[in-house]
Amino acid sequence: MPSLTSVLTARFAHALEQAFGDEFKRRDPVIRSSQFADFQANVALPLAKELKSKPRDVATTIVDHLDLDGICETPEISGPGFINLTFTSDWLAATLGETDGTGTNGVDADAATLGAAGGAGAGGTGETVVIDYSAPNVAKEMHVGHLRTTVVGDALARTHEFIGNTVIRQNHIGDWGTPFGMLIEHLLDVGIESSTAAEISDNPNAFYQAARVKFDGDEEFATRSRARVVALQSGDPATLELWETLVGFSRTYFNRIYSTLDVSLTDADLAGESMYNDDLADVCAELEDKGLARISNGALCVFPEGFTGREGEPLPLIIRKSDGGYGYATTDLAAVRHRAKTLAADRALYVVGAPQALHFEMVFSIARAAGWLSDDIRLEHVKIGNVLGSDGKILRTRSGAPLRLAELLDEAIERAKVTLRESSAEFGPDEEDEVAAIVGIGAVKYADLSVAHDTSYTFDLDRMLAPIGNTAPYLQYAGARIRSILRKAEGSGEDATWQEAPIHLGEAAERDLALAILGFDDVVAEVAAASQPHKLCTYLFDLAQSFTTFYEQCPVLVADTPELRASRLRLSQVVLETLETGLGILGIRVPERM
RNA sequence: GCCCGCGUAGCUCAGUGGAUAGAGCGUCUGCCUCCGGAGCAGAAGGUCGUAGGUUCGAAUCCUGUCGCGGGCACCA
Repeated sequence: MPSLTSVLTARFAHALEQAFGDEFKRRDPVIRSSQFADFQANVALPLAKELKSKPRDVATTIVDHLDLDGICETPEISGPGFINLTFTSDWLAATLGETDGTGTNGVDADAATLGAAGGAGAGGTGETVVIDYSAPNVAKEMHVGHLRTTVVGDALARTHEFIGNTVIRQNHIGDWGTPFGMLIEHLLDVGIESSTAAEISDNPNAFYQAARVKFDGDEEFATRSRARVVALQSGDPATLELWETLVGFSRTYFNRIYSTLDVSLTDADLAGESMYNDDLADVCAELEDKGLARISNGALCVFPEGFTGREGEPLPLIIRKSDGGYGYATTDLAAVRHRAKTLAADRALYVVGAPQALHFEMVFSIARAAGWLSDDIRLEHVKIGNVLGSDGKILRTRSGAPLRLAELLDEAIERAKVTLRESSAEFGPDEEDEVAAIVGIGAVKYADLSVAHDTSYTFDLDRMLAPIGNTAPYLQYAGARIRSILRKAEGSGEDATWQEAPIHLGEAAERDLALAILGFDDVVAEVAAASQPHKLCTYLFDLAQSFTTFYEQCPVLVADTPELRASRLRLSQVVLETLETGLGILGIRVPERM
């Protein structure tokens, strides 16, 4: 289905060319949603100044050349020179009728597969998009910060796949560096086969803390640990094997969390810090050769232009420490080079916490100075804001410890189960657990996604799980209710040919609903362009509200005529598909009933 | 100290230089013999932190200022 604004933009391009000449063909017609019409075009106002003419005269000239026959009612010029555009109900109905005519997106289609089926229509740009997200640390617990980068990154990955881009997921896990000396030594101390070691794949915090305590308090242990880091980085086979064991435990842990979260990351997406170990010396050498790096206070540093520190002095990015070791800056430089050159990214998204903004600015700046980036590659730090507790501070447990993600997710599922008890739906034996997981996890993910990614937000399970308001359960409920209607339609024994029937948009609520549905492609394109999944959330919430209004005002199964019943059933079905596809892009499922 | 971000309804948050700044929650008022009331319709609630500037037009862009958060050399 065509996007509404692309239809209008094409017509305006033609009108602008006819009215003012070829150079105005590509002018943005500034089409915005309007409270006075379906859309308004604001292009006449900025154009008037340029043409030294009156805005309303410019608008009139544009309208005179605007051909919207069969698409819109006659455009109206109002205010200082706005062009108000209202689609004809017939065009909306016909356009909507084309969307599911092929029957490929059946009612029972799995939301996860709809992306591939619907992708072609959404105007993919054919780009290769590298997306760095999640990035938990080996032998450490994931926390709510990881939750948010994981959920937002996954939604962006699905969005780009949906519009036909090639997505390369990069899970930049923390699987290298100085902590691994103490972790490996602690692993040897407790025994590789011990239950303490196995606990890393379940609850890594205890293991990590124990190693930390020993490292801080036991000089002999600390010495062994430092030696172990050297052995690891020099590629000692026995040490590497121990390291592999540790990473393996954590991989099990990550995958269990990802599975619970219904996140699309797999082992194939792992691209941790260790992957760049062999590139670090080369990155340093290359930057030195290019005259970008120099020794300062014993460390090899790059001083990118335009960055200053506390006293106004040039700010370094340390790429080789004075002890000869490498930090994460060098790893990130190796990663950006890899993504630009080897992975041939057109666009690379770094879905990482907002506090790292300065770090990535410096890394990107150096990558550009080093000549690793083509002119048109886009590197973007998708800044993730902090998740706060009700006290306005970084979310922690009452005792001050970091919150265990696994426990948090379990609690969300448990509480979803409690609210489902009040549901009128009747579940099979295993179905209730399954639906509780879909609703509980969906609620947590939606809460992460529905606010702008770069602002911090307050974590509140009660609000996310509420069946009303801008929440996943509300949207899922709307979907489940449509499914219920369609099931009844299937089982009623009445004329089942409604799926082929034409759509009529007689009532205002029907027309509003149709317009809402057709706004989908514009929103998805916007989400991909600006990396803003929360706009899809807002859209889906509006869509669900439009549906409930329609449902309240327009009888579906008990409509006055068979034609009306068929039309409204189709409308409902398209809403369900749109809801499912949209939530699917966000990584959220719609249960059969709830 | 310097740099970055944020201050929008009681609360949580949207808002692409465009018309009368929106939504949800909460509060209040209506609506169940009716396809799933986990719903719908409506009301009240705002000097968009503050003072200037830019222009036909500013919550949005610029400058100052106040408040909050974050960052600023060998952790990631």
